[in-house]
Amino acid sequence: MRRVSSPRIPHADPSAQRAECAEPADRPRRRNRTVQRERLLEMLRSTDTHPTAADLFEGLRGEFPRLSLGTVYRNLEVLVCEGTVEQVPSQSGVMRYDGNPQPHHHFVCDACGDIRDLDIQLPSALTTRLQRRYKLRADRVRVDFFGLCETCSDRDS
Amino acid sequence: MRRVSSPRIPHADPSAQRAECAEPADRPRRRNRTVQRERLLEMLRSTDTHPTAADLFEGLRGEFPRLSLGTVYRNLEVLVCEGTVEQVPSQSGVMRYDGNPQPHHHFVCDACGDIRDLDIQLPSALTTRLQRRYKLRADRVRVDFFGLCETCSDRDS
DNA sequence: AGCTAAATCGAGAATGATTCCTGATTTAGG
DNA sequence: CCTAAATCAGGAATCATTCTCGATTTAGCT
Repeated sequence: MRRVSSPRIPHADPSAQRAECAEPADRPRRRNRTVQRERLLEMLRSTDTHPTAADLFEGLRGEFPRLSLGTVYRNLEVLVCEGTVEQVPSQSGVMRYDGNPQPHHHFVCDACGDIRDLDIQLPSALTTRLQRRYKLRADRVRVDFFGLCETCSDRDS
Repeated sequence: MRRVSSPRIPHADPSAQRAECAEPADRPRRRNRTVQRERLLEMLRSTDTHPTAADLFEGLRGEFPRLSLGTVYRNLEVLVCEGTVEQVPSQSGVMRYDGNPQPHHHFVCDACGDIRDLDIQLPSALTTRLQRRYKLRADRVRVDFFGLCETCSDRDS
């Protein structure tokens, strides 16, 4: 059976690629489309809980009974290199992954460790000041607030 | 020989203790003063490179030839629990440690991974807004700027 | 100064997250 | 269809971190 050719849907602007993922400019690496990677990205985009690789593995096992944890890590790396997905190092040391393409910041609960998305704008004056005072050109900012989330705060008091 | 009693120099305000380090309020844990821990803290305070446990281990081997890596981790945990030292999860996943007691923020170089201290004030309006919009009470904020440090920026261009 | 209990140590084993290796399978592109 | 490159699953290897245990050191007492 002949498969109708569907257009290549790039995951993200390749200019967003991270430095350590650089590939030779003359012969760019060819990427095969795989169901595993597509579903992984969908799963990441459909949540805001910043899952770990193990979480994603668990979530996909039903769909792919033979899925391997290595496959999850390998594909996460691809998505991170593309700039489609962001790595969020957590206080516990376990890496978390963020499929929210919008620039945004986080609130981290000290008690339960949950990471919650915020959309608070950082005054652009901050980066200007940074550039003037330190001669540092920052192209991204990450803000993490720490404290107790509503649930944990209620439980404690 | 009689040792002149020297006053207990607490490393930090115990109220800064982290939740997961809680000890029974009725019988607080006794702490022995050890040279290893004192030197570890000194080393952390004398640098702003945010060393890893392995870095600190290497730095102290000359002084304590029998030092064990486990001892470094154990003491880092004590200092973190006291609130004297802060854990800084890094993009690579390896934990880094910060002995700077002042609240401050960081610039992380994408190329070399170095973490540099900044003293930029975050407008307090941000936390107020956070509280109003999300009902979240944040008691700490961490801001990380990402980009190329001066050295790496010069090398690339 | 000596005594005891608790704290800490060093060495190494155990754990847990992540990466790497290998041979089999799948995809893209003629 | 054919081929080369990419990706897969499974499992071994690596690396950071934690745990265990017997030996040593400290604090606080007498």
